[in-house]
Amino acid sequence: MMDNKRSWQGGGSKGPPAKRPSGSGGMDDDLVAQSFEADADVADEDIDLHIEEEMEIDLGEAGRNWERPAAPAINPQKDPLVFQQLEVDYFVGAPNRSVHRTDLLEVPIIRMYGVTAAGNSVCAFVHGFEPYFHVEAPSDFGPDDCDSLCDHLNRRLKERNLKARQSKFCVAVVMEQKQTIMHYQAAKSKAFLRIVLATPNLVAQARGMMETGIKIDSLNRTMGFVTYESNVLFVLRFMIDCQVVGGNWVEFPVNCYKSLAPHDGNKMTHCQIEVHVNYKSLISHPAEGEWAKVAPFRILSVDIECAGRKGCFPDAEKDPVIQIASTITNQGEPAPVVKNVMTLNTCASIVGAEVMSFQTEHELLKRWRDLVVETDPDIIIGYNIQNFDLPYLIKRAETLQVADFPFWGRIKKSKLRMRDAQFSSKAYGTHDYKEITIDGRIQFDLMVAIQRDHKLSSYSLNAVSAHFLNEQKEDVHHSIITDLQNGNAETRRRLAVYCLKDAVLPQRLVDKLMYMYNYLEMARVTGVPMSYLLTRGQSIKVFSQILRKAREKNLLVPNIKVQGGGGDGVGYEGATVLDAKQGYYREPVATLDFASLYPSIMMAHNLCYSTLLPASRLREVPPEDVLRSPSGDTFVRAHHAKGILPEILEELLGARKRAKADLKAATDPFLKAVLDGRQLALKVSANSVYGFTGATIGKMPCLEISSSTTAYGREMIMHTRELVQKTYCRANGYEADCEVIYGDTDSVMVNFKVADVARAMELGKEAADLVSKTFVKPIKLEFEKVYYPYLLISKKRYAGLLWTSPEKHDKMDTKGIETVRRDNCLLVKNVVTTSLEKMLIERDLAGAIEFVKNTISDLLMNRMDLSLLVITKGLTQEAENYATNAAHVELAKKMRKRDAATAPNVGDRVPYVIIKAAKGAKAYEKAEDPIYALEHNLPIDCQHYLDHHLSQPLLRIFDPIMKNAKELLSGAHTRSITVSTPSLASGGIMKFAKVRLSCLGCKATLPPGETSLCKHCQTKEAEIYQKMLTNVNELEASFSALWTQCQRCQGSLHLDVLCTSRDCPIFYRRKKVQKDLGEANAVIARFADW
DNA sequence: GCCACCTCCTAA
DNA sequence: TAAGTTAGGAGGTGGC
Ligand SMILES: Nc1ccn([C@H]2C[C@H](O)[C@@H](COP(=O)(O)OP(=O)(O)OP(=O)(O)O)O2)c(=O)n1
Repeated sequence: MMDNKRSWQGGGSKGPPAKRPSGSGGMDDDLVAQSFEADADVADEDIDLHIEEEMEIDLGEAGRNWERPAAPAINPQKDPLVFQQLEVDYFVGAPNRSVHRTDLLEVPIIRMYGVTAAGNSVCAFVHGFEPYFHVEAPSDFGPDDCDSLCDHLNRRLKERNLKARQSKFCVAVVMEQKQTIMHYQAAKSKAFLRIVLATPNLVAQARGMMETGIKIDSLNRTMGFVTYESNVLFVLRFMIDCQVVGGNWVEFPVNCYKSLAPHDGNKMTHCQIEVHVNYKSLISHPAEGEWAKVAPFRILSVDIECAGRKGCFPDAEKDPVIQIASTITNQGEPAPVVKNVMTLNTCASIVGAEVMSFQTEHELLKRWRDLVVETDPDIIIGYNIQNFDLPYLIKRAETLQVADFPFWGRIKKSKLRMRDAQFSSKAYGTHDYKEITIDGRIQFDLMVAIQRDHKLSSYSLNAVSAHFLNEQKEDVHHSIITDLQNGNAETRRRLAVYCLKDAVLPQRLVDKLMYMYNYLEMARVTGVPMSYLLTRGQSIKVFSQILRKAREKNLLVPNIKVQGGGGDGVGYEGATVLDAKQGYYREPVATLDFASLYPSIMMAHNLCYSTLLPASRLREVPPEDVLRSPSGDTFVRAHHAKGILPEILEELLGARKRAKADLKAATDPFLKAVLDGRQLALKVSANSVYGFTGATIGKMPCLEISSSTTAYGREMIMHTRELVQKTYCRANGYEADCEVIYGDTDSVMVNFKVADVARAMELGKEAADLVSKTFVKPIKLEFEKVYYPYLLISKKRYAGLLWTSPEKHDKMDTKGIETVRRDNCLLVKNVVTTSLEKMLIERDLAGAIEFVKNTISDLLMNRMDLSLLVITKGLTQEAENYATNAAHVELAKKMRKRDAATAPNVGDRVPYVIIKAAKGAKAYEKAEDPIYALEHNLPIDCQHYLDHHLSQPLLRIFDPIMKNAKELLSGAHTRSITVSTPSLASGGIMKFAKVRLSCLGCKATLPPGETSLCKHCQTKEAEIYQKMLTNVNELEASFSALWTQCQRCQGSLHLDVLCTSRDCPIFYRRKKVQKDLGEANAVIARFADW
């Protein structure tokens, strides 16, 4: 290893002062106090980093500060062990008989990984917890029959597991008094059998036997059973039974656990503290009060660079990994404690970072493995690490046969495991991913988190950083990376700076978006481990809560089969959307909205699995204790038996209420957005409780609950409309007969026909209270806001100025229209936004019309940036599986033929532009990759953009406001299709010079021999030449300005710009100007020839 | 040119 | 338990 000498001076000249966005005030300090500027030439780093450097040099040893704070000696006889657990797994092994008495040869052993308040890592081996499930006991089943069933199961299981080294498979069958969660049950409890197995894998086997039918010898008959909770993952089972929720604090009391000394040869993990404990000794602290705190866990952020062969995207079987950047940050601290980059081949030093250089990838990989083990992170973050960085490292090490590389989990000698997986859900879409197991360390891929939490049209790190951090990051094309690697220590240093930046950015996103805090809260509220929140869907969260609540109430959750034979059977009716009285409303329109409608319906009417009363059993309950929902299903009322779904909802809405309170207290706009995201996530979790009951391909569908919920909702919106319209009318002394002009699911838009906002608010509040009184608690109709003016286009599409106070409007709010959609191009988005702003805010219709006409003219004259014309659409399934031809799909297939490694995959968004093609060509034949179109000078089909993307949206917003909106699209501005000259664009510079020689002054075709001006224009030669020169000068100036802007972005003013970001408008503009400049220079050259 | 159907994305 | 729900507008394709 060649450890670099560190130098104080940076790599070169000093760049411009780092540009930070202004305006967010103290926000940055609070949330992103750490702010490493990975600008190549920023030499004025924080002073403490210099000191750190100095100390390192004194010691001459990198990696010196990698370790966690030293762990105190653990004395189980004197001290309890308290830590925040973050991850739980289990393995099957020989029992530890000092904490678990058993005759079994192999048992499951739970491992809880976590961090103490002092920041020491812990792995606790929790022993003695046994897998089990239940079945209902037959009525004539007695305690004596338990052994008989147990023996029978044991024999059957033994036959199926002949190779297993095990003394007993079914450990016990125990009679217990429990009740099912399904349907209202008058009896408090009845007999169930708990079937306890030796290991978790036997649960599914035994379940199968019980379901398909098993002979109960002592009763002398064969019976099939419905099983209960036989489908609960072992880890979740353990957490539920021990009341451990994701990320909470646990405690092992004095004398209840055994500790291994740090250097004990029997230690099985790399954690600082390793203990063994019986699960019965575990104390779990609910995450409230002092236990709401967060331990200083360690976060490793990682990014790698690879050198692809010429023109190819890197392939781990062929191309080397050349750099790995890592930062280590302790949660709660403002700056990383380690910033390290490991490079293949030499690399000049970087101020504020450790640089380690290696001669071989082999050494590089192994040293990085050591870094992980030595820094011992609890959480590994990065951008797209799950699909790129981590798999690449693992595959690369395999290719190079670095056999001891894949061992950076916390369990010694335990190899990383990786397999292909797919996640598919309607809300989150379908994604392929690599499931990687790194024992004891959570992976938190920021890309996955941001894709789930934010709807963006591009999820490149570049686009995401720009969006959330107000900071561009260059997109260095993979071929350039190879060039930099093949240069010298300085070019590799430049690469290392990018690499470091890509490791720093995810950490900054985590900080700024408060990901650790928000995800911990979600894990604690829903009870699942934090890692589930990114790898699993909503179902597991709801299921976890149901299981917990059920356990509290001694209820069991049945494992029911998919009903309706295949799943895609009949659905159920959802919400009512009131017909939209479309138009442009020049008076205030009040919006009334039920708070958390479906959850509140379920709470108010006690809708639950455990309160559902089948029609056949109606007479078991006094009629006054039964409620019939509008869909005809019956439920017992709360005073008779309280359901558990309502209780779960109470907790979720409680958490949401707290989040909303925080939101209300916040002033910083960015912080507000983050807190809004937090309360939104909790709202979706609450709504998913309803969704869970309606998920026919799911764990526990119960359409009686979901369809009752929507049926109540439908009744409520109709009732609300009636009551409001009946009350607020002239006949009752109000100014006018009000009108509900629209409403969707839980809202009504009321036109009170009053002139001022304040009066509309007054009436809105009054109406909301009036309506609320007619409903059962906690159902509440709220006055939310006023729209004034209000443009109602159709169902689910409207725009308006939003007022929450009568003094001034808050903002323009648009729903469903192009401004908030990701499947149209920026041009349309911008034109529609600006037009609406002019119409609604400035009330300047003429200005809006003028603007639209100019835009259309610009479009047709080919004056649009390509970046404005890029459309993106998601690839929602495998490209082959589409039934029809679609532009983005065909392009994805085409791109895969060009270069499979960089082509879009399922779940990705595909950006494309529409290019000119033969008349009558289908849109899917005209779609092209924007970068490809740019590089090959393919002409844009401007007319197509006007006809298919711009005109309809514009007509829709202008039609209600003006007469003859169609004329917008047919004026003189639409005839200026002059200079667009696709032949020029498609031919490129060379063709221009050769083929189409026309007079540079008047465009007349030149006679052979002439190269620049026709006879007539030659008289004005000087003037024309001057014009050409001016043109060139202007282009040069704008090119230079754009270039500088890109240099700023990449953080150095003296280096070449390497960025080719598909997401950056500056990039497209720079390319366009570059092309124009080339053409203009070619023109000048013709003068020279002449 | 009409229309059924697929696809995407959004509102709730 | 692998996977929250339905309603609805709009564009495009392809059969007729
Ligand atoms: N992701 C969503 C959003 C909404 N809904 C259903 C359930 C909601 O109760 C109802 C109304 O949706 P809103 O968006 O108005 O949200 P809420 O009424 O739940 O919350 P808020 O208090 O913000 O109005 O639509 C849903 O099932 N899933």
